[in-house]
Amino acid sequence: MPLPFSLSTPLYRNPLNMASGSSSLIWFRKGLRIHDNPALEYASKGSNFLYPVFVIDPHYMEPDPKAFSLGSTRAGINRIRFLLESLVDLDLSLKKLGSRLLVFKGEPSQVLIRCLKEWDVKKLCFEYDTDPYYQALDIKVKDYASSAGIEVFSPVSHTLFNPQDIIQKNGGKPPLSYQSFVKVAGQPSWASSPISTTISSLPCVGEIGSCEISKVPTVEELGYEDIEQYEWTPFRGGESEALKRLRESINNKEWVANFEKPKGDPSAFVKPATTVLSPYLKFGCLSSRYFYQCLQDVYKNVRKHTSPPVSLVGQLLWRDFFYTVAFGTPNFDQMRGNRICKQIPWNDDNELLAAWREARTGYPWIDAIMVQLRKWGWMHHLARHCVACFLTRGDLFVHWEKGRDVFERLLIDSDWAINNGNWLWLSCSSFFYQYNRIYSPLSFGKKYDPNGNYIRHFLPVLKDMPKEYIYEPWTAPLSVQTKAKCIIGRDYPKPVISHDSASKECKRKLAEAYALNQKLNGQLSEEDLGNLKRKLEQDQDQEPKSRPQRQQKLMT
DNA sequence: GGATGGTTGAATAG
DNA sequence: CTATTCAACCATCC
Repeated sequence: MPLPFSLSTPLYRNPLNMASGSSSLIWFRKGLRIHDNPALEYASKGSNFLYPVFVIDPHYMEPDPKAFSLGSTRAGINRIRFLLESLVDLDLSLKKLGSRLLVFKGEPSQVLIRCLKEWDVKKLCFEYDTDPYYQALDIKVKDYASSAGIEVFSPVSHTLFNPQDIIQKNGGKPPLSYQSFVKVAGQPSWASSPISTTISSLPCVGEIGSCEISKVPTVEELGYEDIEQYEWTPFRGGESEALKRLRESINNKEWVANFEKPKGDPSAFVKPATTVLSPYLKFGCLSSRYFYQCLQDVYKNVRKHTSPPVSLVGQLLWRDFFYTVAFGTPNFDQMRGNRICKQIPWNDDNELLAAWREARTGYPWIDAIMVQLRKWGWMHHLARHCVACFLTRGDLFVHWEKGRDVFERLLIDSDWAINNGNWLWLSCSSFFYQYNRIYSPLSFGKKYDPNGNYIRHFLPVLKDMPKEYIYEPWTAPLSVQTKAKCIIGRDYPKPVISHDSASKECKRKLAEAYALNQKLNGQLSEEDLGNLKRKLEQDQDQEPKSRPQRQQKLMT
């Protein structure tokens, strides 16, 4: 499929057009792309001046020394850099079309309103966003715009479907299973419709006035120091990179046609088993509609291909599913007050949480995945399942909201709807309820990677451990540990819990919590939860055999 | 109320 | 490598 835009056309400004006329403002948030960007197209159509604006929210971008990893209050440094790279790329593409990106700093709605006042804008255009952060922001901006008589155009173009439409079609509530979602959604008619225009030039930027604009800052300019030795994610941000990556995936028609998500290898890291387009979809460097149409093109030209939910198109539908449920569910990102979330008395063990977060649970498969998260900001979907299950219902019984926070910060593709949806899923709090199916921190990784190459790469301290012991190094005889230059308890921690007993405990707790949820029809008060928590702890003390063995804590 | 389906578990038998 | 068993969940549909 040809690119629906061209970056090669030189710019000719027509001075006659500059004499007077209408100004538009395109406000970039996600949707950091030129191709298939309805808000950008509408903003540029019939306008003499176009102001392309991005506002840097300090909460999202500026260093927060109190955070548990390098980064801001809301984002780890890898995602911040990915965003900056995406902005640089966007600015470059805009320049090729005769425009440029205007970058501001501050509270976004205040900045926007000031711009609108200053520039006499007639049309304000921005991609509709279902995330609560933007929902709150957009109300303020829209309120001002309508009071000032400014036209607002805010199309849904981040997803294949409009979540609002699907919720309406389903009687006001979002469908809660994938199958019912697909049934209600029907054919993606908008996503199948032709991607209209080829943008060959854009209206020039109008007078800036007294507004303070800057270039896209570097991470250093944002105030990050001592970053030379930081191990950065291998994935670079931006639309150009997204389209290059898309092309590489699409070119392998056989691979696209045979793609089955659950069969992918989570331990593949030299060449990941998936497209790794998620960070580009998250920031809208890649249009989900364009991706969808490219996939349809491949399917047309092969004899047979896989189908949703496991196919690549299926992955896009899952994305829409989570966007829809998240949009239609109040308090989607928490347990309390969340209609679809099981009320479970998770523990509040900060030591276990820290061991998980800092890759020192003593289970190499789990710790290697957490190192990949820290360094790459990306792991395979099934690897995410393993560590999420381990933290919550599988072993540590820590609240899923805590794990969600860690993912939200460190993933370069972290997406509010999808991240929360998957944590609800993996913790058996919603969507999925088979809590006796627990990912083994030993055998699950072993079946893909018996030699432990993934572990050796991300946990080099274990690189010389024989493969017989690499998934459970505490069982290696001391002579073997010595030879591998890795003494368990000194160079690499002992397990924080015993998987066998901990997972049994988790199943027992979940069974009781489920029973109470059923009895009370999901309406558990804080008191009910507290009582259940106490009861579960008492039962645990009365059955010392089944208590998870807290072993000696980590290296000092 | 019973049948059915649910993206992706583990252990075991053939 | 595939099918069965394990133990048995929830939500939905009829």
